[in-house]
Amino acid sequence: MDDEATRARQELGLLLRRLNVELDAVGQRFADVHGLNRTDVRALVAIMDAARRGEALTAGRLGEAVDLRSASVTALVDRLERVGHVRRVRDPEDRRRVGLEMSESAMAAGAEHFGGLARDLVGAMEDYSDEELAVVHRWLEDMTAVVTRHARGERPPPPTGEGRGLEF
Amino acid sequence: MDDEATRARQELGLLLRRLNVELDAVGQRFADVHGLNRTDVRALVAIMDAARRGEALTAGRLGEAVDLRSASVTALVDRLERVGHVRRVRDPEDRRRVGLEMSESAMAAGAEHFGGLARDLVGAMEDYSDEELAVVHRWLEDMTAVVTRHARGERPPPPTGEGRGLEF
DNA sequence: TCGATTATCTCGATCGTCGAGACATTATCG
DNA sequence: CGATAATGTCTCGACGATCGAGATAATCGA
Repeated sequence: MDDEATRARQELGLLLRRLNVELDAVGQRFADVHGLNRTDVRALVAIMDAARRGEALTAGRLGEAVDLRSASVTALVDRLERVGHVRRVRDPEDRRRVGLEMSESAMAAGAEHFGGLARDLVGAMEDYSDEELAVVHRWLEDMTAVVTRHARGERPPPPTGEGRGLEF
Repeated sequence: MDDEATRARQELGLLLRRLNVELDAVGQRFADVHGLNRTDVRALVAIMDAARRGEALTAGRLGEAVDLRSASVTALVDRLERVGHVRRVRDPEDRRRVGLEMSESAMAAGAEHFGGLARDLVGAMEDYSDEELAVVHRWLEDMTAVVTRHARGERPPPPTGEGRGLEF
């Protein structure tokens, strides 16, 4: 691979980094608008994602999702409950557990903010062909695989080519 | 656009979100490994980016880059200087200003961590054709434009089609 | 030269996070 | 069935990152 080809690929990496920064800024903006901090936003997103899958998060599982200790989760849920974004619901089956339910207003605010972004992203993909989207899809999965390994600290990655055979 | 086509585009949005999470995790890992917090990492990245462009950041510009008040920047630079990652260098031209220079060890650590990721990303793009990479490039720029508008709170986006003409 | 401006730092207060441990509930086992 | 362990959450005290207000020092403009 010559220098020019490498440079083009490096530029995609830089573009990806820039996109990452802007995506983080979207979350930051939601936090600013609603008087929350980044952890609170991450927690609300986690609760909303769980709700979308039909399961109600417990305090403990939320702590795993956002990587906080139980003391911090208690403070976190206190904050969110104080402003009316979530409710604590003791589980009748196991009364040690505390389920978390998002309020309708918080649900609506999240859908408005992040749903609006999703809608606009889909809109911006309108003119892409199926083939083009398939390329992007494959690229995103490949990049995610690499990034995930780095995030887990698992260097080095497998030496490319997942069984395309025919080599030597 | 039928439902299936929309669904495929929504899935790309989800993939992008997942990739964003993993990219953040890479930064978090660097922070963990080196005993830093996320702000410190963002600051080091900002200083390194500036250095790559040949300019030395001042304390004030670093504060703009990572969105911190001057009091926090002082504490931030204190932390980084204490562990030997940056040096304060008073500007001889304007002796109010404090330039920031990264130490060689910090430079090397950053290059090792993030440079390694960049290298692996480029490696994972090896088998993509120029045409495929061009599609990805265009897609990344389009998505960045949408996300950036949301991050700035500038809804709604321009109604698609940048002068493809022929419509009415 | 002298006031206005700029760049950074100091100080005190606030808030998010944590470790240790308390408390209540449920599971396990003799 | 009763004692003990395991589990899930919460309370408390401490620490550290951030901030606003204001101090300090250097530069610029008239």
